[in-house]
Amino acid sequence: MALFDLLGRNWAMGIIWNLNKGPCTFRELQGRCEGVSPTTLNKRLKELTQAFIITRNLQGYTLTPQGEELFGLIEPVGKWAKGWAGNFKQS
Amino acid sequence: MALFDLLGRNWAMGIIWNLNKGPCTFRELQGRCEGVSPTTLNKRLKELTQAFIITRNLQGYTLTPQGEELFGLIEPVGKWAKGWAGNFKQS
DNA sequence: AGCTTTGCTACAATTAATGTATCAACCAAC
DNA sequence: GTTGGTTGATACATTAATTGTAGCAAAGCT
Repeated sequence: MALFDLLGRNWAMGIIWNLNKGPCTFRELQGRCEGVSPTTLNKRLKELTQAFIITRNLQGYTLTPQGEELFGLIEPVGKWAKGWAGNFKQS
Repeated sequence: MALFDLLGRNWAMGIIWNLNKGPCTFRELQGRCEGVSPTTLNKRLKELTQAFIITRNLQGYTLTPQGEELFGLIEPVGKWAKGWAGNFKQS
């Protein structure tokens, strides 16, 4: 349930989602997550780093092996969301 | 990405998780999600209902077929979290 | 009528997120 | 060595979300 708390914070999943496209710098990540404020981004990055889901190396921020595992689980949710978004608009 | 926004709200995934154990009433759901305030619970329930993920019938709140699909995707994340929680404590 | 349970709302207080501006460190070019 | 650019990050005030306590109206039972 602690994971749901961590992921259930603004932008947490968006960051994981965008980081899987490849390692990138703080500012590039800011660009990928359109609309995130540096304050929040920095907070999320610290939290996710402490949780061993992301890490930082010469190429910038990147997913740890654990983070990639987690992405593998989140990915289907993202795919399912596309079909769901269609139904949602019909309301 | 809209789904990540919806699920990325406090307690959204916890509600889905707990509702899968079976339909239940508002107050029972409040008990299952230990620590949620009625204000937030009600807001999440409205949001998730509008998103056709949960619904309400004679037995109380319950997952729609779509909600059950979604739970099927979230479930592995919850299972993975158990192993992850172990690593996390070693820090 | 009295009592309980249910779903839900009011309200004030706390906490989190946003947006803009900016900082210090680094690195290259000149 | 100093100008300029980029980077990761922080300060600060404003706005939005969450919490916690209390309580309401409706329904059902006795």
